Amino acid sequence: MRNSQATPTLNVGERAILDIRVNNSGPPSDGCPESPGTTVKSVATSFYSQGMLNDVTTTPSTALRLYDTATHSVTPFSPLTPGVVRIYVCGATVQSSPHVGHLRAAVAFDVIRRWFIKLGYKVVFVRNVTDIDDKILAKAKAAGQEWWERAYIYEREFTRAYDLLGVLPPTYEPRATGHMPDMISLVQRLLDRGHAYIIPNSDGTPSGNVYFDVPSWPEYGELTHQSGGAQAADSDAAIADHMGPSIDTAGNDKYNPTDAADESPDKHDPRDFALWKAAKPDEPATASWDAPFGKGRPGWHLECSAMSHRYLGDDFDVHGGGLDLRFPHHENEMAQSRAAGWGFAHRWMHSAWVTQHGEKMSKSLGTGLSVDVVLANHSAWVVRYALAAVHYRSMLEWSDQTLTEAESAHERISRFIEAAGTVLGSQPTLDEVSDVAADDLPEDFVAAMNDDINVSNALAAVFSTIRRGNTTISNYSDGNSQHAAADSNEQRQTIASTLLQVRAMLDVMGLDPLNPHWSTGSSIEDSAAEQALDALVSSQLSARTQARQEKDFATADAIRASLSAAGIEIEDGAEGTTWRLKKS
RNA sequence: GGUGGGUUAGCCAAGCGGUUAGGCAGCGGCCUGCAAAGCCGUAUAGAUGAGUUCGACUCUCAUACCCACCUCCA
Repeated sequence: MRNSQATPTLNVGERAILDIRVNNSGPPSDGCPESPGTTVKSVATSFYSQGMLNDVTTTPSTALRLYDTATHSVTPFSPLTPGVVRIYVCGATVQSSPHVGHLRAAVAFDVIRRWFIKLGYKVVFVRNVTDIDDKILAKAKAAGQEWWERAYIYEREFTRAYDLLGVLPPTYEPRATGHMPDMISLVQRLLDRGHAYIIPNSDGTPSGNVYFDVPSWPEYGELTHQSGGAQAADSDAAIADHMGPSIDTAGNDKYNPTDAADESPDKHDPRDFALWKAAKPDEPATASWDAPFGKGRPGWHLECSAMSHRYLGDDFDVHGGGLDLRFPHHENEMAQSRAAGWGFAHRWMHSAWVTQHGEKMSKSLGTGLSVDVVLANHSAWVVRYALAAVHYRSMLEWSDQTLTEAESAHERISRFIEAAGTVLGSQPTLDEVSDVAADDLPEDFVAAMNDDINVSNALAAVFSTIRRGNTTISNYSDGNSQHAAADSNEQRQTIASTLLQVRAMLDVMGLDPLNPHWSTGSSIEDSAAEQALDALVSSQLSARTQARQEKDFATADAIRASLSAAGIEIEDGAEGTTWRLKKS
């Protein structure tokens, strides 16, 4: 597909793969793409809407406040353009399979994005794919692959993993290789402005190596306040020891190439970093692009500056990524974008690690932590819960217990939702769930989310609401026949609004258990099997009910035991006996 | 060496200068024929040492330990 210059317009939530390996030419688009059409949702007048939406005079008690890495403080958020939030999040370098840590970052920013949406913002969410870099080239070469072949393989793995975990597709998902003209023009712009320099060949022609001139940009360091460069660190062996071994030199992931361009003695200042790297004889010719300053390929930091500018403009609201990207990646991005004359990101948000035994996962990365292995043993919902339940700036310790607790949470949450649905005879529709406004959610929940996305407190609000809901259900069931109809209706209404709130809160975290996303794709065969099983179990249960009525508990218990042995557990409730497959 | 983060009960994990976080596990109770689920109750928590204060887990200072970034990293 030959991609034109036109910026595609898509609704938030739709996926735009900017499939462009060809050079697309033309000036960067300015500003934000056209506003998506408002989806007209059916005006719900069901049961679930009554009483919930009747107007609430209370205004949100606190406005959204978010942490900013640059200022180390939580500050009130206000978008540059009213009603719109523009976010750029650094995506994966598609050089190998995703692991749990990658998913954590994706889920963290997905929850943040969903909260913006719930607050009524239109969100333009850009997450790039870095599909050309030193490691991709080196690993592809070692594996006998074309570099783009490798990039596509792993890009698809990442996409699949994101999808499985219910991470909303980005509004735009640009690939680095599709934006060479933007990158080249950015380098040129920096050269023109005196913030970059070209290393010449001995004959005076441009070599293709272009560096950012850090001393020309006095604000350098404003994000992380670090002053050292690669050379500074290298000069002190004790520091290297202190830093410990890199995963790439210790594990099987042994390709950690150092590009000569990064350590070039030609650099004017050790802090200077490559904007453009000259083509090398040992790299594929396909991995370089013509440029006025010499054939080559972009430096890593340059890519994000160019892509964020194309889709989000000179200024945008939030730049996100993993904590490890703060330095040098984000510091350098910020320096070059601002030196180019752009306002760039007005807020920086970074998600913390997944750890094992207290240490950053990548160091101890083993097969057990690959996404495939984790998902083979746990449902996607459970994995997402485990990743989403901890504040995005806190380290998340990944262990069997983490998953076990997530399983328990699933039980508790889904039991309530099922029970409420059973009492009421129906569930809210997905539209009814997503239509619940932030103002109609429990205040505790709203306050927690507004407090820099405090998911721990938000979940506390969810569980408290569930507890109240369970109490109401149990009162309703107990008193079903004795209460006045009006009383009973009021209880049903309470249960309905509680159910709707619980599902809406969970939906903000991407964890509504009834979202069809989580259904395990039941085939016709499956549902036939389900019906057959239900018929068999039901006949057993009616025999047992009969026995219980006759006080023949021995028989009743024997039936329960045999079902249990078959992996079916039963519960005697007010509404009768229900069954479910045991958790294995 | 530079920069930043952390240390909360058996475990995970929050807010808060004095009022129940929440979850998991445990214990007691209610309910149930018995279970299960649910509900109620239940924890001598706040790394250590000083200081500020009527009062500190929460503020200040110091100490110890842990982690991360400064090289590719979510």
